[in-house]
Amino acid sequence: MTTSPFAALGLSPALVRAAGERGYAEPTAIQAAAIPALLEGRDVIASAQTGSGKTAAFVLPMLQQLESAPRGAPRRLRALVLVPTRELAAQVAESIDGLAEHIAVPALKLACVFGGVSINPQMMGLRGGADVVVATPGRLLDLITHNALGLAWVEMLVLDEADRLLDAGFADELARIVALLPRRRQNLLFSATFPPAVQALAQRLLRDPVRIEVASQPGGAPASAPAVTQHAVEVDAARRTALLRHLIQKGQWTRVLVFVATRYATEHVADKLCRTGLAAAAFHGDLSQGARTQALADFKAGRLQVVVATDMAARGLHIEQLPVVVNYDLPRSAVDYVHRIGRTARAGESGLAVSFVSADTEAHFRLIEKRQGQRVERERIAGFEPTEPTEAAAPVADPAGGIKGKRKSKKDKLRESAARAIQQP
DNA sequence: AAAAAAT
Repeated sequence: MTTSPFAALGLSPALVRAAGERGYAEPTAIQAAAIPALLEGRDVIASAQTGSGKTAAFVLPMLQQLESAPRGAPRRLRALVLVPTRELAAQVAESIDGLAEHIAVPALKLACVFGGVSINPQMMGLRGGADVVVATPGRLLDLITHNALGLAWVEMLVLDEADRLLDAGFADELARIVALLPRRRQNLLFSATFPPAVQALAQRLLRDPVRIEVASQPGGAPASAPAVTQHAVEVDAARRTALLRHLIQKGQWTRVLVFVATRYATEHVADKLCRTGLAAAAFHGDLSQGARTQALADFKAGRLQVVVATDMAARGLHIEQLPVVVNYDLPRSAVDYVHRIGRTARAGESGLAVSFVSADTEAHFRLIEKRQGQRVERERIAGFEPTEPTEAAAPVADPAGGIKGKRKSKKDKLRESAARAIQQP
């Protein structure tokens, strides 16, 4: 009889069994690194590529900690998981539920709470306590105000998509929550990205943390084969919908997630696609929670072929068999880019990310490439060639013939930045 | 006109 590699990490039989039943044969790199440290009770700040199993990396040790409850102890909230979107809360809760299946603690109780739905059922659900709560920050505070739960017994705080939760939009709420937690606790910060500005903030939450970085090696090279194939297609902004329609048809994309910049644009683009006979829907934060849940369920079930979303869908969501992500509008930042394209190529699958680039967004895309430390070949699609010149088109027909390979010389970079400077008003 | 998150 061979020992399961999960057992070798120190996990209990109940958890090893649940992991096995969910098809986790080998721990991923992030799991192999994080699980032992977390079982030791250490604080952890961990970054690893999208789709590389971060959720299970914190859920498994968290459940093991909960499993160790003294017999007959009253039920108390011992683990708190915070996430930045409602859909992600539901998804993480589902994952915890699955992995907890064989835990002996009589009916380990899990509550998932988020806004946009009535608070009463959530308050009812919390009566008699819960061992784990997965929450979006606003509703959690609301429930605390209603005395539906308290944080005084929390042993473990998890920030999933930690860099997002630590940025300005959540700062107030997060500070209020942290103030209610016991000083002595274990802190777990997970994300695919930790921009330097956020690292400093994270430091204040952590105590002597173990830092785990699987996404890249010191040299900057990717630690694992990049599973997402990235493409950039040059197209006039006005022809993007027609091109998208064409690509969906030509590529026989059965399921495609399209990102745009605004809520309005999700409606507009989805509408246009619907009128050409595609099963498409908009997905953004201004929809009713019912419509949000429905759209995601329809997409997962194959009733929708295209979902046009804001960055609400950029982080964490796991959609099975999603072969393609399209950046119809480019993301604001390289961090957003990483999360968006990480909706495809998950759990060992491959995936395709297509970004539309036009004359006025070329410079911005180049910045994303630079921040990401990766170049993406520009392409054109027959019948959709741009009429307005893009800057990237220039090097191909460079009269000086100075550019041979993909890599740009220092001089070229300087010339580009000079060109950008000149264009500033 | 950036999105998200409490009501």
